[in-house]
Amino acid sequence: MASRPPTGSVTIEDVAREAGVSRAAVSKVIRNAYGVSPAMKARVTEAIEKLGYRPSVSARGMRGATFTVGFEIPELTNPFFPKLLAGATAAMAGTPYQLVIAPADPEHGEGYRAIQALVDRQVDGVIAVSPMVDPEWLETLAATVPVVMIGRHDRASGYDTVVNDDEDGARQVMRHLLDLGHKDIAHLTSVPLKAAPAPGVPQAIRLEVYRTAMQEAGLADRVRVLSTPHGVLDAREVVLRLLTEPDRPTAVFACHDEPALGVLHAVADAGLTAADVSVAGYDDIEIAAHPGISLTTVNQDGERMGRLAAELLLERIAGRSEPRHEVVRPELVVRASTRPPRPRGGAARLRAVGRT
Amino acid sequence: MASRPPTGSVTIEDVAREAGVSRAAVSKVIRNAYGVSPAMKARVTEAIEKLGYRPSVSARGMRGATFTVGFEIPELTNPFFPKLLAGATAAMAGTPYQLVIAPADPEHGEGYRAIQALVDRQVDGVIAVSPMVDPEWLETLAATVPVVMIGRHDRASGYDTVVNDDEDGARQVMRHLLDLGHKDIAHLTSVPLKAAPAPGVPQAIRLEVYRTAMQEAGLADRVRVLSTPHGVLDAREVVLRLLTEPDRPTAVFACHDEPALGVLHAVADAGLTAADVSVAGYDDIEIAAHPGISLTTVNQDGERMGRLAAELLLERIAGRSEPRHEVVRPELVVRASTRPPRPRGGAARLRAVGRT
DNA sequence: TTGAAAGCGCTAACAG
DNA sequence: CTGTTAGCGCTTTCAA
Repeated sequence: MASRPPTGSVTIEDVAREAGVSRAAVSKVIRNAYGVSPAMKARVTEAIEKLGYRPSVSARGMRGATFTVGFEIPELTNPFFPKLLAGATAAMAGTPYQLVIAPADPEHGEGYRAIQALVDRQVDGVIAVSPMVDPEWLETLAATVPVVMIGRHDRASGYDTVVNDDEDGARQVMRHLLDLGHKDIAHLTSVPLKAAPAPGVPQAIRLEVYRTAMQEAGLADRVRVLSTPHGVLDAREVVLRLLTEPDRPTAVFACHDEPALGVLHAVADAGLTAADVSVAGYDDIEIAAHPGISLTTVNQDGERMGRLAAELLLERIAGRSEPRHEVVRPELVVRASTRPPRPRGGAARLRAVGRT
Repeated sequence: MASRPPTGSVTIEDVAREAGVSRAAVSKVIRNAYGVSPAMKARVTEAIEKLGYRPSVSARGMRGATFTVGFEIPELTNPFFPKLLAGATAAMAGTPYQLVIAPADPEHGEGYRAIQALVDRQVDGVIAVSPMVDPEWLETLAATVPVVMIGRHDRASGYDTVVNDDEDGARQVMRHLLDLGHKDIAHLTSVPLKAAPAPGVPQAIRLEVYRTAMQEAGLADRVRVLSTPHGVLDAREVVLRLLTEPDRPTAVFACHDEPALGVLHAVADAGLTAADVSVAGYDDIEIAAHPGISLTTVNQDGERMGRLAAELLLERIAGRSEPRHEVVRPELVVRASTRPPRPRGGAARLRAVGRT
């Protein structure tokens, strides 16, 4: 509840005067520092209460901690991120730390700006979800402030990482689709195909797994990768084009649930159903379980990841300096969007050439 | 791009020394203040560049502005809020202000804590989406820092408000359902029914409109209100119970899209379809347009509201003090989740009237 | 156990 | 146009 709105003008000085003690004494009380008599503590607390005093975080930040943890996220619209935030919030509850979120401007750069902004604001630690920022830059940053990165597979020396085992997760998807009998499986990725392959990026890993799985299944010639760096709407359009081609795939594995929703949309646009085209995603966002969507996907337990990240960060703030690297196990969730492929008429015969 | 990671230790003093000028001179340069020769500006800029200097927001906050705008949101999971944030972010781009988001702890209180936390951190202004916080508390707060509230219908004197015309929007929904021929319309609200009616709250207004619309249509005895303050899962369960009763409603108007999704889920759980139970929501979240959901709802243009809020706040920060009250016009979006009621029992003849 | 005093990095008068 | 100076509210030695 609101005990009293902040007046914004009560300083530690006022409290000290009111309580008849020194500023230092008040400071000690509010920090629970060592060396305060119960009597003084009581008087100070009363004065604080009476005056509605709130310590200025800015002033504190100049000497010590701000009790603020910054969380940078790349985009607000993807429903997976709130899971991370919820986990982090939960882990932070009960600590004196306040979580603030800085959204990266999706247009401009990889979140450098947002992370900067957080650091400029003297946060005591940073959690970030920027798969593409330069590791070196991060190392230098981490030398200044505790950092935990979510969704990076590179092993860092100065900061912690929390990732989902993307290789495992993607393999589970591919195995599932192959087991169902699919051979024409396309992959939808957000990784730009012409750019240099970024090694530690989850989507790049999922792409790689897709490629190798296809190869191992003797389907190297059926590999089809679509790249839609520009978001979900794009995914829908790109896939719609694909689906109206005569040799459309029987299954699409999307690197995220969001584009997977776009794929499902495209499937509907094309007048098809899950019986015609199976769709799998990755993330297990809330809506995936809805009967109207029913998307087969991989649960990477974002809440747990967020919680872990926050815990690691608090440890770092408390002094740990050895890097830690937490890997969360993903779990395939099979729903109605993936089914065995339906044998096609004439087209199936044409295809038979390449098969045993 | 990252010009250079923040070192965290370069102060204005260092820059002054490097450039061979005074601290004040550097201060003026970074603030674009009046009275700096181009020559000095160049030298200072160079020194800043070279040293990778970043002004400490905390230190700045002690004297003046932090160039930070705080945005408090009640929950992260509701996909409507990202729209607000996107709008605000867009409006803020190009200004020197940075947006930081403070999520309210859904368990504890109405966002007082989060707003407090923001103010403690010396933000230059606050945008908040807390329909229930005490207006008086807000007025006192607004005396200290510029405030814009989103989704409040009360007219304030010290702060601005941005709302959607909930009365209009809810009326559009009710008219639509009634026009379709529905008589047994239930309403699902997040307003606790036993508590004192909170006047300015959007959901309370929608509830009121529902009641009056039913009355005006001569359906006062068909009024059925379900309250699910505890979230979406709840909505699904509560509605499922309702739908399995013998005299189930033919339509449900939910106060938000999120619970509406729960209703759709319940409809499916009960083995029913949109032909059996029409569902309408409010917000027009992204997924509502998906063919698997296809939810009739009211678009309240969250992006525009967010943008407006940010603009109003910037105006306030710039000095305006007369309160402003912006009302955004809502727009009904009819989708497949609402259809004419199917005549029950013997009267199957009316069936032909309905379209596909 | 308590208090006095010296800054933290910056801005904003005010002098030069 | 430029520099000097006095704080902003807090923490933190260091004495008392």
